[in-house]
Amino acid sequence: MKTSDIPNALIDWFARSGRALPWREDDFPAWGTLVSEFMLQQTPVARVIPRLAEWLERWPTPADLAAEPSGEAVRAWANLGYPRRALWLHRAAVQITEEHGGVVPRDVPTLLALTGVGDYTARAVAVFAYGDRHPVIDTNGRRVIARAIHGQAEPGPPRAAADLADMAALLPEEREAARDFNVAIMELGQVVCTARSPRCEECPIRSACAWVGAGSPEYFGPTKTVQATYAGSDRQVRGLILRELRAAHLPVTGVEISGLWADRVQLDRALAGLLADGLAVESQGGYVLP
DNA sequence: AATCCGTGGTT
DNA sequence: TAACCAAGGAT
Repeated sequence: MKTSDIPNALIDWFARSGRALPWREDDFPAWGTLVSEFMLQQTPVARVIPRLAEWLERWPTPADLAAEPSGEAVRAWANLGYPRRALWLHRAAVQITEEHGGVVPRDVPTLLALTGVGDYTARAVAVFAYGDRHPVIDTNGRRVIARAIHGQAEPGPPRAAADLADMAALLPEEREAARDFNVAIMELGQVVCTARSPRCEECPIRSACAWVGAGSPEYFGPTKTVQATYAGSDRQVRGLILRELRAAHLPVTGVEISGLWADRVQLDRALAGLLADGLAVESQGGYVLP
């Protein structure tokens, strides 16, 4: 197999063994695609599936969500993590309702103007919801390209323009094939060409893989910045506070919050951060979701 | 441009 | 078990 055979080989493989995920169903609404992409930003597929179903049942359209306080979005976000995304999704729903007649935009630049929508999400919606032809590149696709094309074990830090150009160079001309390839390369990166212990024996493009061809050399190059230890971090403290606000339907008092964490300085910093981010607001001598 | 932002499963 | 990792985005 040659490099130029990779797109079709992945499309065929996906048709055979791609998983049936909710957002891959026929006639899945564009709003559902947008919500799923927000939820999938740094949160694994398995944890998103149940929350997405609840969300779309409660808020079937952007206008339904926009009509509620943003705190309800934060509450429904539950334990998906990075709750700012819930706030941003609510804001995007308001923008869609007020500026786009309640219809999820189709153009990439218009999508990019929505709060919380970046380069990946904008293209994902244009391609997966509307079937347009654009390269979509995420962490999975970057890893597949790093290995199969560049012969490197890891992709290194993201470089937006170069990553997009790599994907564009592989993208089939025809719309439907382009969409299918975009989905397939992400799926391969997620279930076969994984970050740790890739399953090369099962890989449909193994015979074209530059990395395998080079003997699967170790990665040497710029490394990603390591994620700070979670235990004891501000993130953990913010999470503890927000968990209380989500569970409560009355204001949470300062006394109740002070019982959540021993380090008063860190606790105050975390609470101030939540207030600054708009994830918490003062009300009646306590704190509530916005 | 480097850092910050949650949470829980996997190795 | 500690470290790694996850369909990123904003500042």
